[in-house]
Parts: sequence; structure tokens; C-alpha cells
Amino acid sequence: MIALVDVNNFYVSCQRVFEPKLEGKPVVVLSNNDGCAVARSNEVKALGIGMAKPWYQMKELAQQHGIIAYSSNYALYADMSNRVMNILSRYSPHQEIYSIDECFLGLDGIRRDHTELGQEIRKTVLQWTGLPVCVGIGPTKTLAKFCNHLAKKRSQFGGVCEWAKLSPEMQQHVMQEVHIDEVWGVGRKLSLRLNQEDIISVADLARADPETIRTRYSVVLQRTVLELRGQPCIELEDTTPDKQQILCSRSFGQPIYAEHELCEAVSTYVARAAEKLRRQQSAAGGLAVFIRTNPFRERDPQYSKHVMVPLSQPSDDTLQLTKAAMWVLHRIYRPGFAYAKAGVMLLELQPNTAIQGHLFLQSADPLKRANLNDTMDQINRQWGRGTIRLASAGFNHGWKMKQNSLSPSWTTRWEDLPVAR
DNA sequence: TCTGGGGTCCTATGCCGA
DNA sequence: TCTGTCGGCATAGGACCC
Repeated sequence: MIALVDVNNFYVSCQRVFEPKLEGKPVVVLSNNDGCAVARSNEVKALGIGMAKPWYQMKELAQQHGIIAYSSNYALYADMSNRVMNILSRYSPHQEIYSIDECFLGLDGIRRDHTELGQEIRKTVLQWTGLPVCVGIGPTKTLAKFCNHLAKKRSQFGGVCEWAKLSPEMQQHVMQEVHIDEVWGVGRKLSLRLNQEDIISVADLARADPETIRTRYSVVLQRTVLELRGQPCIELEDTTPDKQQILCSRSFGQPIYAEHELCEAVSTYVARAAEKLRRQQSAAGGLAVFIRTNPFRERDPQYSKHVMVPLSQPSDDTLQLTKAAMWVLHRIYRPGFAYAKAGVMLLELQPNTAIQGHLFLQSADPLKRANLNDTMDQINRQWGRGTIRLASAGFNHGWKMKQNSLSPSWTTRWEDLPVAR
């Protein structure tokens, strides 16, 4: 048996913990660059504002209804997430952290009543962190997800829904009532195609023939069908596998034109990506850089280029990776365009313990380099990101992303500690 | 004026050699 | 020598998740 625990409207709820006056008010949290609404309070959802709706398109509506908008504050959300995950880890030895705001818990061998356990989880997380969660419990991940959806949408469940506790008629009934696009693994495209074949409700999908689904769609959807019927196909992964690729990209706060500004941005992103790379003790065998104009501005001349290069030797060294990235950038840069976004991808990741040496390559003393990177990481961990960096990352950062409504980082900066009165 | 970022997995496709 | 077929592999792109 598997439980899925998910924080309600996670980013919005994080903001509310530290500003209780937001309770009951319509609140959104915006994506990076204050672009789209990526988290919405129930009041905002009730206004019919969809996920990832561009903020500028809803400003008028926002004014009418007094919607309060926050820039995303990832330092806050990451810290709150850690607290929640820590609490949840007490309830099962098998925890798979699936995203910043949700995790699966393996319940096999846990003898107490699962719905009661779910209620205790809700109570504890709320009391210890201030965050509301819902719990779905089922024999497969897909059904646990489905139950979590029910727990969120139907107040009769009191925030916890356990599949096995529903009568067969009730199971049939709720599956009949819920649309397939609520199913984990069914997105916009699939939903459309399935609808054309008269597969509309979750019940329709669960009834479909798995073999036919496999040939007409994919093995992925076949697994979904089987999981909806209670047959587990997707294992709980309680150890996090190393990343196979690491990406760092950002849209700019304003369009940039000059190559040296793109260099600064790309150099900054390489440093971030390399930090992540070293944290998981990997080295990259290849690297890709991309730059692009704003595809939404259709009247502007468009340019988008993405080039990947293999490295002569896998590396986790910021200096070396930056050098390679700058070389790629220079090759793909074309003057005269208004660039809106750039990014760096580290590819072909492998353990940094087993790097194949290069016969003809003269590189800097690897030990010295490792120490240098280590030291930079330590300084930046202690004193904040970007405290020490390569000169190529620059100082002016006219391209920095917009964050016009950023809240304090209540839990991760001394200056921002909330004051109790 | 203003449209996110970071991942994974699967499939289709094309090439190569047997 | 030419053609067809097949499996293995790399790669690109699409779909999905949050």
C-alpha cells in the first residue's frame, strides 16, 4: 500500500504561514521573472484562473478582486519542503520524495489503520510547520495520486482518502465522475486523443483494454491503465538516483543584445550547474549551451540555437566548463537579436571518481583545481550564492530576473527572521 | 512592456554492419 | 555486386511531471 502526501497550494501556503493575514484572501505566487502564476490559492482557482496563466494577462482581474501576488522565493519553499519531508520520513522507512511538495510513503508492514495514520500525518505537519496537506492511499502510485485528488476536492473525506475503504460502488462512482486529465500521466495531448475515442472519465480509461492501449498509445499509458485497476507497475524508489543531466537556464529581466552580457549570464549559469554537479559527485562528459529570443514576440526577428560539445575529458571544474561554454556561446551568438533567455546543460554525467585520463591533454593540476572548486563552494554556501565567482560572470547583471514582489526569506536569513509579538 | 525552470522517459528515425 | 532485412545504436523531439 502506498500513500501520497501533498501540500495544498504549496507556495501559497508557505507565504501564508508567515503572513496569516493572507488567509482567506486570493493569493498567487509567480514563476521566475514574475512571468506566470505557478501557485494559486483556492480563492484564485475559484476565479477560474488556470495554472501557468501569464500574470500580465490577469492584472485587471487581479485588481478587481484584490489578488495578492508574490515572486517565487525558492529559499523559503526549499526550506519548508525539507521540514515537511523530515516529518513525513518518521512515518515510513520507505519515502520517495517526488517533488518539492509531495512524497510517496510505502505503507506495507505498517499495521495501524491507514486512514487514521493519514489523519495523524495531517495534524502533525500542520502543527509543526503550519502547512496543510492531503493524503491519498492506494495499492498503486496512480491510485494513491487519484485518492489524493479526491481528498483535496471533496470535503467529505476530511483530507484523507483511502481506496480500500471505498465500497466497489463508490470506487466506480468516483472514477465515473472524474475526468481523465486528472490522472497522473495523462496530459493535454493524450487527454484530447483519448476523448476522441470516447474515453472521457477515469472509469473509461480503467476499463480500456491494456494491450490495445499499448499498441495505439504507448507502454506508459498501458501502465497507467493497469495501475488504475490496482496492479502495481511503477515501483516506489526510496533512493534518489543521480541526475543524468543538469540544466540551468533563466529568462532575462529585459532583452539583451551584447555578447558580453550573454557571456555573463552563461558564465553564471555554468557556475550554478557545476555546483550541483559537484554536490552529486559527478563529472560531465559534455555540455550544451542555448540562447534564444522571445518566441512570443512574433513580429521580432527570431533566433534560437542550441549546440552541444563533448569535453575532451569529463570534468566537474567550473573553470574548464566555463571555458567550453564560452567557446560554444561565441560560435552560436549572432548580433542584432533581442535575446530573452539562455541556458547551460551538463550532459553525460558520470561518477567523478572514475574519470578516464587523457594521454595528450595538458591540464591544470587536478588536485589544485579540486581544492579551488571546493573552496569556492564552501564560501558560497556560507556567505551566499555568488559571493565568489569568476570575473566572466560580471558585476552589473542588467539581465537579472525580475522579482518585484519578493517576500523575506523567513527561515533562512538571520535578517529576515519573523518577529513574534 | 509583461508568457518559468528543471527534470525523466519513450518513440521515431536514420545509419551501420551483418 | 546489388538489394533487402534486421538488430543495435545514437540522436532528436515529444510528452509527461511538478
